[in-house]
Amino acid sequence: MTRPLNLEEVGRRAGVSRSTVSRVVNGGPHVSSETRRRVEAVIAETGYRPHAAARSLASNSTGVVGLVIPSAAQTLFDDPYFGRLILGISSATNDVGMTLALFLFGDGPDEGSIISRVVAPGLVDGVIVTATTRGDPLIDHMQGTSMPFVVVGRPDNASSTFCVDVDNRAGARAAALHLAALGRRRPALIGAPSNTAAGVDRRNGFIEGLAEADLSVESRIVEGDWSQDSGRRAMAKLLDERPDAVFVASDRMAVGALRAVSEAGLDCPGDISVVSFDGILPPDLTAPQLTSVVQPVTEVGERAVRLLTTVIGGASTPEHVVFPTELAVRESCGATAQARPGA
Amino acid sequence: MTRPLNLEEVGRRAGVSRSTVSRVVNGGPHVSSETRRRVEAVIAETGYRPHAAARSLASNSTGVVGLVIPSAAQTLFDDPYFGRLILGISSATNDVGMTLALFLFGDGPDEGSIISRVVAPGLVDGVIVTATTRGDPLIDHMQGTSMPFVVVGRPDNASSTFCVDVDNRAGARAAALHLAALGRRRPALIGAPSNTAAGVDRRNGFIEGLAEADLSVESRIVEGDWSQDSGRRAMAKLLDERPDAVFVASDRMAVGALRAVSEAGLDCPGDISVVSFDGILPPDLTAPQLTSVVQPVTEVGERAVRLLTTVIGGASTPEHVVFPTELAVRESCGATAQARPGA
DNA sequence: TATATGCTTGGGAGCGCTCCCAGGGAGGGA
DNA sequence: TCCCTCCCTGGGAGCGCTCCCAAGCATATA
Repeated sequence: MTRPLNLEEVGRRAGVSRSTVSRVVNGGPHVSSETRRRVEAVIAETGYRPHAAARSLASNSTGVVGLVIPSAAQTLFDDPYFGRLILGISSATNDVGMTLALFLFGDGPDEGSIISRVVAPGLVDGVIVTATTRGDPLIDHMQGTSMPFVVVGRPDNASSTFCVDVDNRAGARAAALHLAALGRRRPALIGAPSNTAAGVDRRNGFIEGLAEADLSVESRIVEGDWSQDSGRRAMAKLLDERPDAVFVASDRMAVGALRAVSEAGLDCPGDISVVSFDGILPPDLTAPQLTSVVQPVTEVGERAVRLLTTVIGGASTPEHVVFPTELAVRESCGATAQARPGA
Repeated sequence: MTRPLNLEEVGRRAGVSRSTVSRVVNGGPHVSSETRRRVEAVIAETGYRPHAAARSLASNSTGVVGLVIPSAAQTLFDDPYFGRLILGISSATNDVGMTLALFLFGDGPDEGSIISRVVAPGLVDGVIVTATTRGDPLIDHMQGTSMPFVVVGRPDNASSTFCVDVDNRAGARAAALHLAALGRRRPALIGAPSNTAAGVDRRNGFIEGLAEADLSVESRIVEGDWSQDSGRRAMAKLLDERPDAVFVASDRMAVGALRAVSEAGLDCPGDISVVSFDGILPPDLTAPQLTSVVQPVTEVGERAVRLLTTVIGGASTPEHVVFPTELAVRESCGATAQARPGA
C-alpha cells in the first residue's frame, strides 16, 4: 500500500500529471494558479521532496560544489584561515542553493583515488581547489579533465586557470612601508613556506617595499611553517640579529613570535615592532594587539563560489580575481605610541 | 561522433555488454579473467568513470555522508575541536570510499531550507549531527524522518538515538581528584556553556569529584563561551576569589585563563594549578604546558562514521559509544614540581 | 548418450526526474 | 465564422546505472 512518494504519486493525488508537478516544484511557468495551489497543498501534506540523484541524472547537474584541500595535515585546521575560508564558501553555496562536499587528503595512497572520485561525472558540478603548493600536480590534473574548477590562491600557470587570490605582494609591501615610515631600520621577516605562492609573494612584496625605503632584511629572514610554534622559534632565532621590526607572514606565527619576544624579556612594540599578515584573529586576543595586513578570507571563499558558478555556466576565458588587503594599524607596530606616519 | 562514455560504450569497445562491464567495475563475480582484462584495458584507455548520480538512482544509495553543524558561528572554527572532528570524519569516509558533505548554518532563515535539503532523498545516505545545544529541535526533526543519523555528543533523548560521545563527566571528575590529590583546597571552575551537554557534564563531573574529596567550588564558578577571550575574562573575575586551582572546560579557554593569570602577576602552577579539557593543543604551545583531560576527538569522528554505516545498513537498536578520556599530566597543574600524588 | 550443474554473458525493466512535443481549449483579430 | 495564437496540460523518451532472469556453453555425473 505504501507506494513510493515521487512526482507521479504527488500528481496522482493532486489529479494532475507528473509533468505539471515538476513544473510546480521547479517554479516553472505555464501552470494555472488553481492547479499550482492544489499541487502545493499535496506537497506540503505529504512532505514530498524531489529525489536529488534522479534530478541530477536527468538534468546533468548535481548542485554540489567540491572543495579540495590537499595535504590536509593536522595543523591545517589549527590555523583559523581554513575555517574562515570554509565558512565563506559554505555561506555562498547555501545562498545559491548548492551543497558543499569536502575532500581532504594527506599524502597517503588514497590521494589518487579521491582525486578520481572528485572528477567522476555526476558527483559535483565543479571544484574549488585550495592550499596547493608550487608545482602541485593536482592543478595540471584538473586541467586534463573537463571538470570546471577554480583555484583559491595563485597557481603556477595562472594564465590558464580561473582563480581568486588576495594581493599578497601589495599587502606585504604595505607592511614594509609602514615599518619604514615608523623609523625602523633593522627589519626582519618571518616568512611562510617558500613552496607556496603566498609565501613567495609575501616575502617578495616585503623585500620590495623595504627596497623602496632603502632598507633590506639582509640575513634577518627565517622561514616558518605556518604554525604558532614555528613563529616562536623563528623569532627566538631572529632576536640574535637584534631586529627593530619584524613582518610575520601569518597571524598564527605572529602569536608565537610575540611570545618569543616576551620570553626574551623584550617589549613589543617598544623594542621591536611586529606586523602580521591575515588579520583574522580577534584583536584583543594578543597583547599588544596585532597590527596586521588584513586579507578578506570569507569574501575570497564567497567569490570563489560565484566564480565557479560562472565556469559551470560555460565561461571559458580565465578570470583572475585579486582582492586588495588592508593594513589594520593596532598596537604591535608601535604606531599609536608615536606620531602617526605620513602617507 | 563523440558518443557518451558510459557502460554501454565501454562494453561496445570491449566487445561485451553493459552488464559485464558493470560487473567488472564493481568487482563482481562471474566474469572470466580474459573478459575482465579486456574490459579493464578499455576502462584505463578511455578513462571511464561511472556516473555517480545514475549509480545513486539505480542503487538507491549515494555514498555520501552529511555532516551537520548548526549554529556555526565564526568562532566555531577558531576552536581546533571542529577541525579535528572533521579530520577524523573525513579520514573515515575516505577509508570506506564515501564522500563528505558539509552543512553549516547559522540561525538565519536559511536554516530550515538547509535542513530539508539534507534529508531530501538521494543526496546523502546518512547524517552526522554535532554541536547541538540542549533542547535543539534539530534532533527531534531528524527523528521525524527516515534518514539514518548519528549524534556526536549526548542528545537529550539519548536513549532513542545512536550517538558517540566522550565521558565528559568521568574526565572532569578525574581532573577534580587530581587537583585534590595535589593538596589544592580552593578549586574553581571555568565552565562551558550550560546549554550544551558537554558543559553540564563537565561541570557536574568536576563538582562530583570535588565532593569525593570533601571539596567544593562554592562561588568560584564562571561560565565561558568556549572562546579564548571568555576564558581570560572568566579567570580575571575568579582571581578575586583567590582560588588555588582551576579546572577549565576547554583548552582554548584555558589559554585565555593562563594569560589572565600571568597578567595578574601570578604564577601557574606556583600560585594556581590549571587543568583543562580537550588536550588537542600542541603541548608546548603554552608555558607552562597544560595538564589536560584528553578527549580522542579524531577517534570520535571516525567512530561516528563507522556507526553511521551500520545505521545505514539497517541497525535499529540505538547504540551509544562512549570514549574514555585520559588525564595528561604536564606542567600547569604543578604535579611535576612536587611529589607525584598517589593513586 | 542423456541429464544435471555451474559459470559466464546479454538484455529487459526500472529507479525518478527533466526535456520536448503534441494536443486541447480559450481568446482575439480578420 | 474561421483561423491563428497562446496558455495549460499530459505523456513519451531518455539520462546511466543496477538488478534480475534467462539463455548459452562447458564440464561433471549417471
